[in-house]
Amino acid sequence: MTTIKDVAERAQVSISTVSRVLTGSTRVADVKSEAVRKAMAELNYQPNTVARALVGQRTGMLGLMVNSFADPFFGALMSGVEQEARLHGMQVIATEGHHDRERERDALCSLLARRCDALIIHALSLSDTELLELIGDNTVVVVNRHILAIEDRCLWFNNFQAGYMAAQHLLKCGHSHIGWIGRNEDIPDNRDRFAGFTAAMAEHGLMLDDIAVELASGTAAGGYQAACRLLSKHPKLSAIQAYNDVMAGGCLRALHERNLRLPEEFSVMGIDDVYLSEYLYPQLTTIRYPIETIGQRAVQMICTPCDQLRSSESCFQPTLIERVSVSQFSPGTR
Amino acid sequence: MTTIKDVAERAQVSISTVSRVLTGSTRVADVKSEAVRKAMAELNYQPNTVARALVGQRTGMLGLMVNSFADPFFGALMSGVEQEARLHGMQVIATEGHHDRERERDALCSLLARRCDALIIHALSLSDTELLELIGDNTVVVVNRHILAIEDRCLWFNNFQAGYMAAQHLLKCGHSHIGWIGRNEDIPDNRDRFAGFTAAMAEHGLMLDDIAVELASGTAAGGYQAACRLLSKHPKLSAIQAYNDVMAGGCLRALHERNLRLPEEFSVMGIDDVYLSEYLYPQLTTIRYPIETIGQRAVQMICTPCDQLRSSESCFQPTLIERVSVSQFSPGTR
DNA sequence: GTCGTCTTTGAAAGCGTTTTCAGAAAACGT
DNA sequence: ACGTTTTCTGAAAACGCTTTCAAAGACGAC
Repeated sequence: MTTIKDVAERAQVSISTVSRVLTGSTRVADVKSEAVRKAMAELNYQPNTVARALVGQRTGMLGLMVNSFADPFFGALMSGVEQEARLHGMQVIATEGHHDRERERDALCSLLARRCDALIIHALSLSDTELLELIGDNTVVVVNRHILAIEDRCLWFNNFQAGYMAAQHLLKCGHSHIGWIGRNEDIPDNRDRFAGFTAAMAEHGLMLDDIAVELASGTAAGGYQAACRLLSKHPKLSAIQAYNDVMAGGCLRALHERNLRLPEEFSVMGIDDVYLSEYLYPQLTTIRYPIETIGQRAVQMICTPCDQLRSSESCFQPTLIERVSVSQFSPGTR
Repeated sequence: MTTIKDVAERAQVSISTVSRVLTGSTRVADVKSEAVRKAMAELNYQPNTVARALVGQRTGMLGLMVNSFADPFFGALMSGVEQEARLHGMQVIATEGHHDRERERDALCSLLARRCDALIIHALSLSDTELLELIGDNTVVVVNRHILAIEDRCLWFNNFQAGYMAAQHLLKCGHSHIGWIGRNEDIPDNRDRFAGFTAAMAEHGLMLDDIAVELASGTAAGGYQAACRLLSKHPKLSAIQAYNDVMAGGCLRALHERNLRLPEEFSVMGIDDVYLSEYLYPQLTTIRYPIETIGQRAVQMICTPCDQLRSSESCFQPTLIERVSVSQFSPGTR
């Protein structure tokens, strides 16, 4: 690799001068600056980012921890982050947490040891205290989580409202026998979405005891199993709301297997609006979680000086995405 | 941040000694080594990776360029890479190429400037020559591409065989009127898969002129459009083979809209076996592209000393994944 | 011609490590 | 007790860059 020294020699100047034309920090005589530029081109010189990072005390790297790269939800998050990061000349360095306390801890430490200028964290398994302890006084943005102690460095989603809106939509369509398919892990997202769901139901006089609920793992397979149980126990159901799109996908399979015409005979509603939901049949009506936008915002929070950052809400609001999987309920169809 | 100097002071030794217990390169007296360890713990010291990289001439970073983070195919690749990288104590730093020459070039340069120890590259838009010029004599593994000049640093997929196997499977199931949905961009993958497809058809006496073909963009929407055209032009079709799972997903939508019972009345076959294909209805029968494994292998090629690497094939072979979307064709069903 | 003020430049220090080198201390053999 | 080897340690150089500092010229004013 050619170094600044090689360039200096070739251009017949000191390395200080080369550095100066590189950074543009000080005026350099036109003759010399030209010579340096020429030498750099001829040697195909690329400044060593590592050395720069060491002296400059900033690496230009943005650490990102997500649950899993293969999950479409996180794919969208990562895309948002990378796009915005590139705009600010930063490089994304990414790790997977895998919903495991040890892995999350390791991943975070590794990012920290690399001296990332800032971290964007989606942690599922670490407790608030552990997380706070690990991040110390590093610059971080925590996404999809609301930690009071660092509220101003958090970006989260109104899961309650999402659950509420989803139920409202089904109710507005005339459904009154609506089942809930949730996760069996006790995570806040699940709790809040379900709370929103029951709140909407309560407004329509439907109490918790009336609501059909099945829990399973947050996968397509889980959605499928939960739907099967729900359908056999509650024949009067005309609609199901799932914890997320992925589970809704599994749910649809269960319905197809029963040869129900969708959405005429049965409606299904998801939450998240991941990539996947457009591929499902029927295309999934869902609640949008603007995760890509959140990724972009996270980077902006990090890269934009506070005073320029027009402060907007930290809590992102859901929006209804009407596709095909939910239709008006005409009593007697089933 | 606490530095090695702080630790040395606290432990009453020189920085050399601290460094030695850190790397374990030389024996250190038990008393001192204990003192150092104690000081490190008390100060919560974490060695600065940047400084280490500068002096050690290796960063422990693995540059990865893919087309898009949001695409499930690349999600799987990235997961494979990250898992294996972690095993070897390397950090993944990732960029998107976005199927754009400029972006790919920038992304690669950026990775190179960061002095990654090695690069794993999935480039779509750069020509072989450009690519070779950019990578220079850096350590790289090129995935999903076969460049003769650096054949031993490439890992690719037998696309011809994939297309061939897919067609064979449909033919074996009794289908004889099979349509092809391909990409309108002239990329090698598409060419090879189609060649395999036609080869299998030819073995059954079906010549190119007999084959119904529609091209579109390689998205779900593209698959949908192509399928619509195909179905209206060729009413005798009983099966469609798509370039990949994503297009097959769009294709399924077109068939559902025509109220065909799947797979009884119509069969669809994909290629890739991405995440998505299990969610489709009916679950997609497809050809597996072991992209996650390829990601792992790429890292192994980089991190394992040549002599230990039990040399296996650079060309990965497809396997048939039988799910639901293809069934035996009984003439007269349609 | 001398002095002060700018402008431009190179030398050198420093960023946090690893590693080489040589010296000090301990251990050993005779 | 003495020389020789071995073990352990700190000083210092190096990695490739940025930045401070001070010196050297250039220039105008008197």
